[in-house]
Amino acid sequence: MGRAKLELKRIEKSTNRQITFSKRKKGLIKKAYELSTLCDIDIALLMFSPSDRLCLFSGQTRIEDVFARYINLPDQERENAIVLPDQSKRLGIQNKEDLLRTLEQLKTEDDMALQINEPRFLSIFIFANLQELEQEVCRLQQQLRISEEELRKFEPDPVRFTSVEEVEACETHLLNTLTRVVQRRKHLLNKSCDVVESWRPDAEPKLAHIITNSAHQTNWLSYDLLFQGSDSSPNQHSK
Amino acid sequence: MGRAKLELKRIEKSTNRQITFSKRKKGLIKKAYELSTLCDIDIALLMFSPSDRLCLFSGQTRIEDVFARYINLPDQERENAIVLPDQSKRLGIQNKEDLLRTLEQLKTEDDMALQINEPRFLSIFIFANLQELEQEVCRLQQQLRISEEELRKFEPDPVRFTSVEEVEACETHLLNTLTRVVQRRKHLLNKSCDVVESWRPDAEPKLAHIITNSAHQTNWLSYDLLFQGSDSSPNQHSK
DNA sequence: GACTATTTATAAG
DNA sequence: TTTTATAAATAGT
Repeated sequence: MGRAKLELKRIEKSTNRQITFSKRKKGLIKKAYELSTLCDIDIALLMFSPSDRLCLFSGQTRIEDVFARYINLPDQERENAIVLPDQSKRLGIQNKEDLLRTLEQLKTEDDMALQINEPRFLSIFIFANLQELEQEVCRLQQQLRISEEELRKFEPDPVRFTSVEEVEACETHLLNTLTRVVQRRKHLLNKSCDVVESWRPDAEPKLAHIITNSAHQTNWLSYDLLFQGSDSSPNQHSK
Repeated sequence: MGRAKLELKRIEKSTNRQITFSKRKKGLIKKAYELSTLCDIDIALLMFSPSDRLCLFSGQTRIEDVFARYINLPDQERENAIVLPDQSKRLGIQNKEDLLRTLEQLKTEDDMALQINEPRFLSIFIFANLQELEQEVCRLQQQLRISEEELRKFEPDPVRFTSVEEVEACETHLLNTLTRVVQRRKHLLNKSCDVVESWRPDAEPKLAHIITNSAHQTNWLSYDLLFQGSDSSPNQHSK
């Protein structure tokens, strides 16, 4: 319509293109509105202006809900619905399996930001993976909570203890663990003596040194006292 | 256009509605195609027929890619773009915060399958949250790794130690921690004696009992030896 | 689907 | 922006 019939190709003059966009956009939205009203249907219209401004229209149903309706359709229906003056341009991802493969591919790529702007990254795929991710987050949170609680039993910030009971529980826990570890040590030393002379002679003095330093700082716990009664005396291994 | 001007409201006769839809759909897609060609823009048009059949149109850019472009826009731009002949009908979710609230709501609902078909469950929300979720998973995994490594220093499966060095490192760690904890204990006991007689007299025997049991089992570590040199002897508090 | 009177959209000024 | 000649869409048949 108009004084002249214009050719169906890109308008090269930027100003004219902008003007035509404004006029036709208005017309298109009006038509979309009329169609949605007259026929009582869901419709979503989404465009980017020549200056990349987003323009949206939807009727009675919110645009996101129209998208959701689209996304929840079986793959086959989505594929069948494609209406194109230019069908040849449509290639690539057509179903969920493809999308999941694409995800795996994307996962190995470096820049997450790039993926977001990557056209292969489709909303349908995102949907399929959201639940999994949410569950993973819950699972990890739970595990972390347990782990940190366990850790608190061992290495609490000592200043945070406010009752003697707490300190005592912690001491008990530490002593029990130490017991097990020292037993294991004895076991290992016995074994290494029995089987082959494979243990390293500098290991023992190193530990002695560390613990002596520690005892020096605290002035109440000594290496010798702690290890008294051990049937594999450290001294028998010293250089 | 046409012989008569028709009223802008739902066409009640189902047949007429269907016919009008077919005609106007064709016109709308033609207009959308012309606009996308003349102005060289991205456009996506999505409708459901009165019989709920999906009809799509997109120009040079695939419809999913147009959606992706939409989804990746900042919230504000999406909000600004809303064009409506009927603004009053648009209520509810307008931004990410609303979407997150909606998620929380959905989370508490029973059937996850229902959510999938729930129109409120929007693709836009899903997309906005995917990145956050992925990052959260990474963060949690990292934290869990650290936490478990830390825990291993305290509560090792003693059988898994295969070298004396490992056992010694663990012993050192445990002793250092024990030192700090016992110091804290001393500090607490001193304080409670100085300020007010607020500490509970049964705390000490309880610990003694536990550790005695522990010592009995292991037969090499005794409570008294460990605490020799402490300036607040446990005995001064026993019942 | 095709026809056509009429309304509507819009290109150019 | 508004106008207007003309092209295009479409309601009823």
